[in-house]
Amino acid sequence: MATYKDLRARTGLSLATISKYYNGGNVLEENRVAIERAALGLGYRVNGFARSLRTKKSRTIGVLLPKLDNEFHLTVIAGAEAALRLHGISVLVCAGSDTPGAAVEFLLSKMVDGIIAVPTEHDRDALQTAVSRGVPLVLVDRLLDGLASDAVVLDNELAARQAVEHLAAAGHIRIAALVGDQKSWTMRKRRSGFLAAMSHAGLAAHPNEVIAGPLTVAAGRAEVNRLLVAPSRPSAVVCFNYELTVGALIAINEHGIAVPEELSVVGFDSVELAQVTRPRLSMITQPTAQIAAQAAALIYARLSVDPSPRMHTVVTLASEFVPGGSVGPPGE
Amino acid sequence: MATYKDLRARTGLSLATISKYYNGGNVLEENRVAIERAALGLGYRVNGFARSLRTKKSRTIGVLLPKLDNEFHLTVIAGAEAALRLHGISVLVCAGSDTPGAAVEFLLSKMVDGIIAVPTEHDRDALQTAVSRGVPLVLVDRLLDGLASDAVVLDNELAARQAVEHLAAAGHIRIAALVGDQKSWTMRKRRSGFLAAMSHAGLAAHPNEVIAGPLTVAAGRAEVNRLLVAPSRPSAVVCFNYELTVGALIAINEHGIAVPEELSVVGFDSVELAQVTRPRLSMITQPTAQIAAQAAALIYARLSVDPSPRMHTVVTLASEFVPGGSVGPPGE
DNA sequence: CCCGGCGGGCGAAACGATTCGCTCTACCAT
DNA sequence: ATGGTAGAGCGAATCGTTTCGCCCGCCGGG
Repeated sequence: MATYKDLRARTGLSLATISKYYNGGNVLEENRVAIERAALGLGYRVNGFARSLRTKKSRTIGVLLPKLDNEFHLTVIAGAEAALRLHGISVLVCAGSDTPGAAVEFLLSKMVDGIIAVPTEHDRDALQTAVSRGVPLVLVDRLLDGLASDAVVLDNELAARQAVEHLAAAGHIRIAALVGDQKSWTMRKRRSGFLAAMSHAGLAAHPNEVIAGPLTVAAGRAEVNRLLVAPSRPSAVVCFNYELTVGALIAINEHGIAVPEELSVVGFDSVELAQVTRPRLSMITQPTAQIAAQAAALIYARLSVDPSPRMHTVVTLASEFVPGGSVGPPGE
Repeated sequence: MATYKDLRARTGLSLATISKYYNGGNVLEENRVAIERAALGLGYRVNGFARSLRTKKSRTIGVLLPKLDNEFHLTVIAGAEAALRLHGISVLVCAGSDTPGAAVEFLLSKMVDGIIAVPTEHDRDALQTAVSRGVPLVLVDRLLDGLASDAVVLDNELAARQAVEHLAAAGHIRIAALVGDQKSWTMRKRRSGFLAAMSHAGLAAHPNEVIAGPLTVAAGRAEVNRLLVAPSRPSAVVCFNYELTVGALIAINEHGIAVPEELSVVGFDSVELAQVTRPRLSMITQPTAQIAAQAAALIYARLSVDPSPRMHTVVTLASEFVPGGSVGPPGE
């Protein structure tokens, strides 16, 4: 594999000049073409290791995700990768693992220049130390208590409001909600947003129809199950997370409940599902591509400038309500 | 950040010895603990750049995907990442781009030690040159004509047979198939597998009900649309790809066709969808986790041993047919 | 008692880029 | 003419490991 020395042999230039060329410095036109021709002839490519060794920059950012089984997270990778590749920056993917902090450690050991994370509680300490080491960090989807950082999140209150208002407009009075794991910042926001929207709409939220629980398909299914077998049931349900939505749909199918005649349903993040359910699912969606792009932009900004910022930017993006056929007037 | 020199200062050992320690060489017990204590005290971590510069190995493999919007591909990343991380190898993700070869070039410029790829035609030449440069390559999901390489693929003929046999057993005679893009090795296999299975079952495949086309939701929808408006229609349809399956379901929903009474449906790769459609979708699934693990194992083997193999291993994994409620006896 | 061999350790030379001072030229303004 | 300056190029040191060749001391066998 060719090196600067080979280029020097072909061009008669010094290493310093060649380096300058490869780093956007000013070089005589004449020399530029000489270098370019030599490089082409030799099939030369700069050696990232040597460069990184010297500059202490890897031009790589790590993306940390809790699990790799989630369309939303997928889109974050995709968007970030695309945006950063334009700057010649690559993306190291790491899915959270068993041992807390291991994933972050792994990324750091690979010398990533920054981290984009959809964090879990497990990662808090490791991320904290990363930040204190001066590694730029951008949180996505959720904030972590006690961890100051740049972030890009959904306007979860807005999301809740959109769902409630849509249902209220259709005449629903008694609206249930699957609000998931209340240890999660995001789910807390959605829950409080839901409650706020309800009272703002002049509706009462039945405490035991605002159901917290794990963010799993099984939990969503069980919870909706419980709603459906109760002697009296709500006329609508909002599922505040993808897994919960899937679980809810399964339970509804199992009970043979007619949507929206017997029960109106609003889902979350279910772009793909929405189109194949009959009727189409009304849902709240996140601008995933935008989120990823923003995250990439934020981290890129941190990379190029102000290394140890005293101010953090939290970008809040609006959710969008996509009406389908799963919301109708309340039954009977 | 600490270096060997700092360790040397604390332990009185030479750089060579310390290096030996970090590379699994034999070191006196006494010195071992000395190094470990020093490293702990300094928060030392070996510098991957320096190491890679010297050894010309990055301990990173690139995963190349056509697009990052596909659950199957996602699982490949996930599985490969998990398997390789156990060996301290990381995964660089790259989604194919506009300009052919750019993605591969990008990975090579990052000095990946090997590539796992779900290749497209666009990548053929670039992958070819990568291989000839001695970069280990494992193809996933599909082979590329004229590119000898290790690979792990689905037994597509089996997949087709499973679908046909299931439908034939339910009494279907006239079975349509969406076989997608026939430029793709995989889709060709599925098509020929379908035709073979049909004739083996003693059934005739209507040429214009074995429909090739782009692998998109829109195409699937349009094709099924066409089937449904025809004066006489098949009693069952097999969709040989995820997007086609989604498209088909949409078209079926739009026409208000009853499944399976009016039309039996077999999907592909639709684990998630299968559970929320009513009735549940019968489908063919790939052992995605296994595929990824096998790919990781293959590439790891190439990494550690025989650098320029004269033999290629193609691992073929069995598909699984998951019955749902979308297949019933043929209507009327 | 001596010799061969081996486990451990050491010094120094790579690996391939970047970067810090300098030097040299050419050109403009005074 | 002359000093000043900006543009371009150069040499050499440096980043943090690995690795090659060599040395030392110890042990057991002849």
